[in-house]
Amino acid sequence: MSESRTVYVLLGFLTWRPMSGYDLKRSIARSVGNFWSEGDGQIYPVLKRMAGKGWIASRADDGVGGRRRRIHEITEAGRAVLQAWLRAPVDEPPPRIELLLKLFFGDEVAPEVSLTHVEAARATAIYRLNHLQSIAEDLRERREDDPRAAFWILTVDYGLVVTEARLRWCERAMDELRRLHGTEQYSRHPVSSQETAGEIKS
Amino acid sequence: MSESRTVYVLLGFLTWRPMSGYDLKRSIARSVGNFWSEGDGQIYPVLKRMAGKGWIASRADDGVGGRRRRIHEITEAGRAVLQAWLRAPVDEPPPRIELLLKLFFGDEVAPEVSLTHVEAARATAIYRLNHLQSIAEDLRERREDDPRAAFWILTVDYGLVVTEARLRWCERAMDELRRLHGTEQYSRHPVSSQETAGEIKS
DNA sequence: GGTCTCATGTAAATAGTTACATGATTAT
DNA sequence: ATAATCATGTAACTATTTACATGAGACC
Repeated sequence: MSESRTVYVLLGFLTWRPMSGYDLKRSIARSVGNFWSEGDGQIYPVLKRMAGKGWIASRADDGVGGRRRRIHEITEAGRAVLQAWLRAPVDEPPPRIELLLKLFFGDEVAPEVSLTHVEAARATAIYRLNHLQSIAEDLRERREDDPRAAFWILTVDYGLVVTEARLRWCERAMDELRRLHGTEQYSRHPVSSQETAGEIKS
Repeated sequence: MSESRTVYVLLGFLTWRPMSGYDLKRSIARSVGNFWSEGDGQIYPVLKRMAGKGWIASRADDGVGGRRRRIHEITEAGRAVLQAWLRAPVDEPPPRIELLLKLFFGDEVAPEVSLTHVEAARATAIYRLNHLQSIAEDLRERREDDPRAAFWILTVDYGLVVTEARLRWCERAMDELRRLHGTEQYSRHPVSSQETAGEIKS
């Protein structure tokens, strides 16, 4: 249970078909990239550990062109490990949202700083929404072919719903920050020196 | 820039007033607990490092009753470090949502398993909403007393907006999973043996 | 007398990130 | 040619979690 979550993503994808480390890397980035990621330097060592435990069988495949690659195949033991994890209650670490932390201490800096952060978050959300929408369309088409698509759509929907919410919050927060900036005449963090000749220093 | 984010939370709270490690621990849990957390074993070593760099001044305070404690005070250098971080663009690591990962591979287990996970997420969201709402009320009352409250409210609003969205998604997802369960006659992962006498094994 | 909160720390292990290092093949 | 993609790995570092360890004072 205390195993790295990396193990389970890898096992999950290996239920689809045997793959190389590189295949896994790409699969992760393409399919679950919106809510999961693995660094390059993580996958290969973990695969080795998994082979050592007998959860996957790895064989060299000096294939057609001569490119050497290792193909990893899930074993029965591996499938059991994956399923045990899938059945276990979700155990998420407490979230860490850096944007909110910076905003929380927003009084320490000029209001423009917070505004800029939220604007950037808004831009990211818009980009993300577009991206997710195109994925959702693709998946809805493949729904009849593949029974797994229903699950995949659920994860994309989550992204859509939450990202929309975040976008709405960004816009409300931007209004609020602009309002704050306007009314705060005795700002501790002035924009220009002219406006704040009589400022109060913290 | 590559400093642990722990440093910045601590510096942030020390701008409020000088505090002990224990005070900081509680402050973090109480005020930013909804979007940030620090483990016990993290705070004291980091405080030591910060003192070494001159970002805080630490003094022993063998106070009234005899309970020994160390009081940490932010220095000018520390304030500069905090402000530089606050001004720097938000740099969030890619998210890792375990719930979605389990759902993504939901086809590997019985539909009830996924349903249970989403139900648990729904319960958490409801609990969280209530909690956030009570915090929001408190803060709105303190809004006029403390100019910082406006920023704090923004962070609570984020929680409210996003948690509401998550809750809506949970309910939609539960409908969908129940629908899936009903229609999937040839389920790979049957519930009871009677219903699935003619099952197809994966 | 017992339990809760205050209070500070260490040790060990794991996880994760970033950068480095290498080299073949394919497409332009 | 040269750039992009395929392909596998190591090294070093940093962060973080979990568990342990201790003890005093306050409250019931």
